[in-house]
Amino acid sequence: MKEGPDIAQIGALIGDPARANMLAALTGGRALTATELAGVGGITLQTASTHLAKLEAGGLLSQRKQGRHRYFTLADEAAARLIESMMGFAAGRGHLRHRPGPKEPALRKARICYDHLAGDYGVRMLDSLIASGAIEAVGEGLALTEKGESDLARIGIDVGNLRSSRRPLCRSCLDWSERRAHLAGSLGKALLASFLDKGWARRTAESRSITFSPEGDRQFLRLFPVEM
Amino acid sequence: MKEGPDIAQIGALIGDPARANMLAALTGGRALTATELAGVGGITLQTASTHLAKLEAGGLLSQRKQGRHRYFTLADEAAARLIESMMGFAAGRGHLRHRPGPKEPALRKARICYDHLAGDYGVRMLDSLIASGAIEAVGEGLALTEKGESDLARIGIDVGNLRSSRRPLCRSCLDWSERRAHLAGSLGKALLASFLDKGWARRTAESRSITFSPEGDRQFLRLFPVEM
DNA sequence: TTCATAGTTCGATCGTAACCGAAGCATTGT
DNA sequence: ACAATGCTTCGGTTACGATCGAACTATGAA
Repeated sequence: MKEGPDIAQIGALIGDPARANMLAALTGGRALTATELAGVGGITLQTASTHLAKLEAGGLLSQRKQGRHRYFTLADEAAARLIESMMGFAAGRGHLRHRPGPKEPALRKARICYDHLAGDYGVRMLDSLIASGAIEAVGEGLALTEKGESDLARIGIDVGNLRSSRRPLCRSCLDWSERRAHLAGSLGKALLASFLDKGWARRTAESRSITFSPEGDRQFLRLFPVEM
Repeated sequence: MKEGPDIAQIGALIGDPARANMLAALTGGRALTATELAGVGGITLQTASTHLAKLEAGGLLSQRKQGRHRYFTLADEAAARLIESMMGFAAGRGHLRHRPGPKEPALRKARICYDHLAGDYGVRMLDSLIASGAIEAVGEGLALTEKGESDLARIGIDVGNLRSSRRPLCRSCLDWSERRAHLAGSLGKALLASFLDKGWARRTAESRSITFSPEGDRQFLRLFPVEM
């Protein structure tokens, strides 16, 4: 009965609390150094180093050295989606790490999921794009319409440019806090990037959460209204 | 930095080889007793019992007792999809449990994935359904067309009946051996059930693989041709 | 009743892996 | 050249959990 892929290996990799914390932190999208990751894992640098080596060998992480720092990121989008899907499953079963803390609400409102917007705002954005006919939804699949392409051009997003990448334009990603889909893919990435670029929102220092400025908040809600 | 769901818990659950083997076996869809699962896990009954209790507490398994037996199955489709997605990731990284064995080819050709057809035949079936216009694909999403509904009625599948269930009709599921999508959802389940019912194929005793009879093989290939 | 099969619980053993201190490289800055 | 920072490797300790034997409960059969 030893058929098929070895899920125990990656399960064990994710199964250690220190490693899981590091992976969760990296879902925030920014590259972190070994020392920073040791911090989020609650362990010393030595221990973190061996953990990171294992995660890299297992194909979950990739590193690039820059000067005397070593920056770690999730290996690719597939790794990010695996972690996110595990979060979704865990959240659905009530496996939370503690009772909701002070930072929790901010995290539920808007956060980074690898490289796109998640949380209440992420779900709202996708809902609004579908309601306005910019994106067409079939089952779990998403496709940008012609109307969507021109709508997006108007707010400064060049879709033609995004198409050239091998990565899918639209992808739906299950949000673990909202339990509904939000927009991933290169378009999801581009939208978040534009919000940050416009100064509507910024990433918080040591967390996955995203904070909107009062002005940015207003613009965002105007751009992506909820239908009644 | 202790935000969000606890992925370490379920990671650790899947991370033990014995438990992972049991879960993989249960992906075959049929309910197995504790003794059988002890067998696939390569452990004694006592050990298996504690493992199964943990898996159930973690929300991955559910059991129903029947006489003096205790039948275990994956808790629900979400659990099945989590396992499958981990298999997909593991296979993509080359984390195999051994060099391809004798049973491997049969498994790659046709196997059960929770309750629907997977492997080469599963992928072929979906490809053919899309090519014939029975199913429309948008991104990762799948939708049955009117033509598809009448096509299916002709081979004895009542789609209206399936729609009444809360479960989605069409779902795409990533195949770990083919690395492409096959058809899941209640329609995927119904199709496999009809093949088994017609005697075209049958499940093998102790494995996830499915064997087609010569006649069933011919019928299947006629029904789901590959376009050139 | 008695026996057999299926499964759980307890207790003890044992192995592995997480962990950290200390020492060793590598890179940058002065 | 020297010091400081970032990270890795080595060695030894420790703790947790997987494992099984043995005893116990439950269901079914003779």
